[in-house]
Amino acid sequence: MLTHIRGERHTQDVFRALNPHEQSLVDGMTARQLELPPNREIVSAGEVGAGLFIVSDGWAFRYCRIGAGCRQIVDFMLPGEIIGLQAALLGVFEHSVRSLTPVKLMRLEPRLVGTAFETAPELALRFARHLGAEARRVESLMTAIGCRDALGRLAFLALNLYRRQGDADPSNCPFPLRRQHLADALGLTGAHINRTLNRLRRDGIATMARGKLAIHDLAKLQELAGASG
Amino acid sequence: MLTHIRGERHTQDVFRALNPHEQSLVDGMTARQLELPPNREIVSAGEVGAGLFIVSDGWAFRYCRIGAGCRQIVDFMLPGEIIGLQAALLGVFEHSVRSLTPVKLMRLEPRLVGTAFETAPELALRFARHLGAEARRVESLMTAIGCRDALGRLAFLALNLYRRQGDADPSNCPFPLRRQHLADALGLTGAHINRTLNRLRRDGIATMARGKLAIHDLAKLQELAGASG
DNA sequence: CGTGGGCTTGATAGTCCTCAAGTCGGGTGG
DNA sequence: CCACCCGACTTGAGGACTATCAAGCCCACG
Repeated sequence: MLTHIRGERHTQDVFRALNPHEQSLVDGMTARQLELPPNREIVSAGEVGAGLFIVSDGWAFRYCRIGAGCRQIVDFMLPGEIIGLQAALLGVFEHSVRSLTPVKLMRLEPRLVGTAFETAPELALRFARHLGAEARRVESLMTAIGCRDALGRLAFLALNLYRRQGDADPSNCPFPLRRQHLADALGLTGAHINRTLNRLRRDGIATMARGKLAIHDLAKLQELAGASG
Repeated sequence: MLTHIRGERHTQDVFRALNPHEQSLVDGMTARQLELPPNREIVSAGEVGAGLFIVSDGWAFRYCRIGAGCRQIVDFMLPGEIIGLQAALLGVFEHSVRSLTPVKLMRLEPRLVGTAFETAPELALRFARHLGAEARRVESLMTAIGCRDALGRLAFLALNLYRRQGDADPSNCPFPLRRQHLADALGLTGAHINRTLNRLRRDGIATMARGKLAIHDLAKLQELAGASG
């Protein structure tokens, strides 16, 4: 049953207000719930038909490796968002997914996606929109990495993750990323992230520490992040 | 009629081998063909319901601006690929699209996408897969930018654009990017692109000049680009 | 209390950018 | 046909930004 996670605070819940047929389809394809501690691999690049999940609580992130040393975090997944949509459509995972905080996941059968396209067009459309929204986020992060310096990139990411939480308190917003996550998401090193965070704090713009983001000067943060964010 | 562009060399043609209903749907939503010279804006960021195109000949690219100075090229579009799928699903263009070479485009009515989800599930699925493949390309480019130095990024892009052309001659492969396109796609400056190209050529790995890519040492190029490619 | 991982900081080096001048090539007008 | 012109490309010198490496710190945990 996926029913009981509906109604929670999910910005763009794909499974909200389904019609009866869609609902029974989803319920029939829901395998089970699972919980994971932080920093656990949920799916690994290269897996085939591995899984389709919806994040019901906690944060995850997906990333790509290139060669050995370095990983690029491509996107973060917040509650209500889907893991494995791309792979359900294309067959293989090209990226890995890992829990950032403790997470609760609902596992769905990957063929739900194909079935939705056959018999539940509304639901299929939601999947497609979800995929599009995800792609859009990646592109905007990529633009930040390609165009801005460390300060701008950090401002961009902070602002985006703040906004994605809808109802969060700007002065005490959940922000469970560690230095290394910031570094891997922004194409920088942990050491430089640290220096740049100091600057953001010293200039009275924002503070990221101990799992919380505090925005002290939203206007300035937006300016640093670029008009885009 | 879209029929006459089927059968050309299109790696992943979304409109190949449609069933009669899908075919009539597509034909009914095909507005007209248009041709553009290089470096013309096809759609601009911010447009709503602007357009859906299929590239029938030539190359285009899409890019995001952030603030004023800098643009990030996010992906290239080759013949057979679709422009505006994301926007058709989400309503607004977040990116701009511009012709790289002279292009021929077929303009389609954007509501073809929504209609496909309602009445032509096979076609809708193809759209979704196309979107997924596009997202995957963006993510791999982003990983290259975030993880590799200038030499690795150039190798990565050269290799990818070579592979996307399927039947191209490795020693004389179409490659219509100018220095500035490479720079904007890879998060570097034109000057540095130039120095790095010199190094690639001097080391006998590859040459990009006058619209052509020549790969002299494929193994080394792959190694530079990372195992990912 | 010891241990380990993440965080912090400094010194140093390398990559890449900026700016500016010069070259080349293709298109235009005389 | 030639001179001119403009944009793209090229190259160099200097400087900004970021990486690398290493050491010390702090806190959570066993």
